[in-house]
Amino acid sequence: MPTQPKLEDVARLSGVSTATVSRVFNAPTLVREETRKRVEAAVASLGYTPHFGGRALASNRTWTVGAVIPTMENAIFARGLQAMEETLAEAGVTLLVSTSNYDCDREAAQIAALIGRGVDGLILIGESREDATYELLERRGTPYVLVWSWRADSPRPCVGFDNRAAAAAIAERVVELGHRRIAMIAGITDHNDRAAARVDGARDALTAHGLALEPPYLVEAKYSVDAGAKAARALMALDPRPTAILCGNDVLATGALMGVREAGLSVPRDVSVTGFDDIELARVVDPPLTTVHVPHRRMGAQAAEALLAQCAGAPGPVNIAMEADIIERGSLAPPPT
Amino acid sequence: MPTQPKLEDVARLSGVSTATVSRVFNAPTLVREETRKRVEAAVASLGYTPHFGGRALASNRTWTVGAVIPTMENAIFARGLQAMEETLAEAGVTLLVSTSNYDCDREAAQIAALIGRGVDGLILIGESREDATYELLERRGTPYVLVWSWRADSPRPCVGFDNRAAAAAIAERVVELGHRRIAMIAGITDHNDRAAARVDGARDALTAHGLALEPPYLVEAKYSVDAGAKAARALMALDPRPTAILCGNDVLATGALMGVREAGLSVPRDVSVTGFDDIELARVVDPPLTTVHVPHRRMGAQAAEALLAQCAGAPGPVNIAMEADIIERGSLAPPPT
DNA sequence: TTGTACGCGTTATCAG
DNA sequence: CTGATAACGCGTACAA
Repeated sequence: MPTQPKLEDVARLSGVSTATVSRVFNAPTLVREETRKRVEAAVASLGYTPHFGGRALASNRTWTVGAVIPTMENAIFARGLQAMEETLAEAGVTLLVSTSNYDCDREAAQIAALIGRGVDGLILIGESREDATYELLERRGTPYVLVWSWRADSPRPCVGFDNRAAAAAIAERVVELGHRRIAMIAGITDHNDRAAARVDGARDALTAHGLALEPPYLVEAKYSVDAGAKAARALMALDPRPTAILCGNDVLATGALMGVREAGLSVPRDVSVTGFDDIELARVVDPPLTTVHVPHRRMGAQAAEALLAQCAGAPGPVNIAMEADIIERGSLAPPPT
Repeated sequence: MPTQPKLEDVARLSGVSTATVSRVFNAPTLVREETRKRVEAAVASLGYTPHFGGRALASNRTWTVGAVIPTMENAIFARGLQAMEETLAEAGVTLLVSTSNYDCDREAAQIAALIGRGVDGLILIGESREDATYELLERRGTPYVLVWSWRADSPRPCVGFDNRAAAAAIAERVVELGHRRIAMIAGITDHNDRAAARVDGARDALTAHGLALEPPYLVEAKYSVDAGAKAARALMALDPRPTAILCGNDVLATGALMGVREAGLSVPRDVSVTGFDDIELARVVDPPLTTVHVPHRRMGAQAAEALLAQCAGAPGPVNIAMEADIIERGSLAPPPT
């Protein structure tokens, strides 16, 4: 079992001091070209890689940022994460991802674990979490950016879009087509500001037209296809039956499509369905979903850049809004006459 | 900006040495109960967390394992990863995930980066990669486990299923239903043993029945919905037209469904389609896909356990086969008469 | 432009 | 059961 070469080995082989070798990695411009070449040759021939722990200890940086997302099991966060990873990688920073399964306590634990690992910064989803968590971040001075939700007056660094306004816009469109009995299958709003904002937005639009959005026409469901299907079946059994179902995301909407079908009805002939997020799923189900397109990749990249800037000590608040547009597809049509 | 408390601060506050504090974390049984309580109180009151870098340096372990997967953008690897993460977390080990986008060189770079970060072990997808990569792993003595593919005679530690046999089984089933003109939309087989094994398996079954599987009835496509749709449109333009399309995974099959529909034909009335993997997508498209069910969660958990065992110095080769069964759904039917 | 020497926070060895 | 102390590998003042 050959032991790993260390800085000292490289130094000895190339006939310079360890300091110079270190500089070749961390400040190449300070080293004369010829010396650098020699060192690089030694590095290559030994297959040397810097020891992460030693580096972290000496520099007090880990070149790692953490992200805590609710889940990897659907595509909602995947694209954004991928973009973050790519942006960070360009800066030589590694992204460490963990998942909370939409569980508040678990998220707090994950955050603590990441901080314990010495991450240089954190990417968090949404803004609703315990004050204690934010206090921990402030106390440790760990930079962070909240993604996926945005408010103009948010006191915290955020990169996202206005969930409430987007939800209002799509609901408005549904009303505009002539629907009057409109139901909503929302995500679980407890501890989830995005889910809550989407309900609020939908209600904004409906009440502006004198329509209500209350149980049993408003139901919350876990973000899963099956939960969406079950909720839709229940809605289809109501009297009077809604002619449109707004869904908290595309996964729920996909379930709703199935639930409506199971009830022997047809989308959009008997009932319209809308989604939210515009993940790939929205395009491939039948009929494809009218939904709110979220620019996941750009949002992820922006968030990563903002976090890098924070880590680099950039001053000033971060508050970046992305656009979220309605994409019309086959799942939305005027109500049956 | 309050500085982080260190081991020494805890030691001072609780009136013991740093060694004892360290033991409270790493070998609690060696410390007298009363002393331990005192230390734990100090830890709590200071909000102390061990410094990751210092720890990694002194112990030469990072309690981190890495995984390099092709992509997070579809659900193929998500479930398995989640299971791995959970299993590892129980052992106090963190999973560091990076993605290669099905690019061989990029995968090699990611592996090198993870090793550089001092991961204690690696989880890799499939077995086809450069010898140099395996040599690097052997040289550094980094334990690893290959997941998602399996051969009885694999010389490397692997936890997976027999892609070839599973593909043969589903192809066999298609033949059994009476299909004779059978096409396949495979994944890119270059540098991808799973994709290649699936083609080989399908061909095994077809040739056993005197049927061929060759271009233009055999095409390769990137694992994306659009590529699948495009390939299917091309197949639908062939004369004679195939009556069944075997797909390399569920994403391609979803695309195939769309492509067939765009060609003005119906699944399964005119053409049958089969998938592979049984991700959630397979259940929600219309018609739902007949596919090969892969026990992703169990596979991930087993792989994680095997890797932990390797890290703990368990001897003996790892070679664990999972079952993969055919799930019949609406996308497969007898050929039109 | 390069080298010397110290410190980063923890674990591990060994003696008590 | 506990304490003193030497590593662990690297970055960086400071000196040359």
